[in-house]
Amino acid sequence: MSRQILVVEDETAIREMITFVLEQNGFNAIEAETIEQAQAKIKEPYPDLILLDWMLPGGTGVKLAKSLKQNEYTRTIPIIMLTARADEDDKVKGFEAGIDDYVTKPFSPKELIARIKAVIRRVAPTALEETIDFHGITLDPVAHRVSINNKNLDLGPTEFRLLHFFLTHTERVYSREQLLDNVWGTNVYVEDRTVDVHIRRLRKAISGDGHEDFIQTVRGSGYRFSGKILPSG
Amino acid sequence: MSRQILVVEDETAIREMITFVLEQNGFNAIEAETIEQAQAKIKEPYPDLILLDWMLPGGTGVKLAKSLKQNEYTRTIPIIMLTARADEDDKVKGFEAGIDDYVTKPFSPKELIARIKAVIRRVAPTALEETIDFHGITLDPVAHRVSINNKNLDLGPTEFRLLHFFLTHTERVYSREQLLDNVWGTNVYVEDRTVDVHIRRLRKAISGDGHEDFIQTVRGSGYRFSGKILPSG
DNA sequence: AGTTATTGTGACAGTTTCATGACAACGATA
DNA sequence: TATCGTTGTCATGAAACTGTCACAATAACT
Repeated sequence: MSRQILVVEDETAIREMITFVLEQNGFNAIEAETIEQAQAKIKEPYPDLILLDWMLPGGTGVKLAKSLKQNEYTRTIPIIMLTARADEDDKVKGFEAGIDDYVTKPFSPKELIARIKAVIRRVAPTALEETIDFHGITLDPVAHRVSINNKNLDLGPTEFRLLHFFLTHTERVYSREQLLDNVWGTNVYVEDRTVDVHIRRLRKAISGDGHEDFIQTVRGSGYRFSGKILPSG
Repeated sequence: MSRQILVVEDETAIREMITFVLEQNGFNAIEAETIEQAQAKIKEPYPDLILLDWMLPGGTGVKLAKSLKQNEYTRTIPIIMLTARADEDDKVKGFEAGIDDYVTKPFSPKELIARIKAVIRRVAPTALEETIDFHGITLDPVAHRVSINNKNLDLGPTEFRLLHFFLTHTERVYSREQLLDNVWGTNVYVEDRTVDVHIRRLRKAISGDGHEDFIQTVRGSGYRFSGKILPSG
C-alpha cells in the first residue's frame, strides 16, 4: 500500500513537479495550496507525511506545523519543511515547531525522495521497506531475508539485490545494461554476460518447487520477472 | 529500445530534475552543461531528441539549434527549447532557428514528458510504451509480450518488431523496402524477399484461429496489416 | 490455355544468443 | 594462514534466429 503524502505548496509548477516525482516513486500525493486547504485535508485517513512549504499565502507554514504537532492525532505525522533558502532562522523556528526535516529549494528530486525515505524510515521503519510477497516469494528488505513457500532462501548480496529489483519491477523487460545500472549501480564496469550468470544463480535458488520460471528470458532483449504464465498458442 | 535525449542545461538542479524525470519515464538522458559539451555529444549514435536551454554560458541555445538544423546529419533531430519565460521574441527566434517545440520554465514534469512524447510521436510515429490492442491481438512493448485472444505468442525479435510496426501502422500498404527501413533499420543490406519470409513467419504465428489474414498481400506493392475483411470479388 | 511476373513455402547453413559449469580473484573470518 | 563464501569472467555446447535459395503456387495478362 502506497504512502499518502500531503504536499502543501502554493506555486503550481513546484507542486506539480513534487507530486509527479512522488508518484513516480510509488507515493500517493495529495495537494493543497493554502493552509486552509491543507487543514481540511488533514483528517482520517491521515497522510503519512506532510511536505510543507515555508512561505504560504495564509501565513507561514510553521504556523500549521505548530498546530499539527500540538494535536494529539496529528502530532505523529512527520513533516518536512520546504524553505526557499538555507536560512538558519527558518530552520530553528521550524524545528521548534516540531518539523522532522527540511529541504531547501531548489532541490533535486533525488534529494527530496532521499529525505522523505529517511524521515519515514526514522519515524516508521517498517513502513517504507515493506515486505514484498509475490506468488509465494517473500522478501523482507529490512531483515534482509527471502523465503519461498515459507522455506528460507540463502542468497548472496547480489542475488538479493537482483531479486529485490525484480520483485519491485515485475512484468517488464530489462536489458542487461539496465539491470547492471539498477542492481550493480551506474559507473560500474562489469561485463554484460555477468548478468546471465547471476540470473542463473537466482533462478537456481528460487526454482525449488511449485512455480516454474519467474525469470523469463526475452531473447535479444533481456529478462523479465513475471508471475503470469499465459497459455501458449 | 529506449530513446536517447540530450539535455543541454547549465543549472545543475534543473538538469538533474529533468534527467531524473526522463529516466523515470524510460528515456535515456545524456547531459551537457555548455554548448561545447553538447556539440561534442551530438555524434553517432545521434540522440533522438534534444532539450535545449535558451540561456547558456557560451551563448544562446538558439545558436546551437541553428547550426544543428543546418547540418545534413543533425537537422532531423527534434529540438525542444526551454525558455525562462513565455517570451514571444524567444519563441519566434526559436522557431526561426528550426526548433520543434518549446517549454517555458518553470514547467511541470508532466508537461515536459507530454511534449517530448508529442514531438517524438510527430517525428517517429511508432508508439512509445502503450499496450496496443487490435482485434484481439495485444502487444505490450514494455513487457515485450504478445498475445492473441489471451494466448501467449512466441515471437522472435524480428517478428516482434515487424508486428509492432504493423500494429502501429495499420490499414496501409508498405513496400518491402519501406518495411526494411522501418523494421530492420536504414543502411542495412538485406534482400527484398527476406521480408516475404518474415511475413510468412509472422502470419504463421498469428494465424491460430479466428481472424485469418491480418496481413494482406497487395500484389506489386507490398503488404498491409488490416482488421477489415473485404468481400472478395 | 499459355506465358510471365509475383508471391508462398520449406529447407538450410551461418550467425547470434543464451545456459551452464568451471575457475581464479577477492575479501571476510576463524 | 587457511577456509569459506561471493563474484566476475571465460569456454563450451545447445538452441534460437536470420537471410537466402530453390521451387511450388498463384495471379495477371495475352
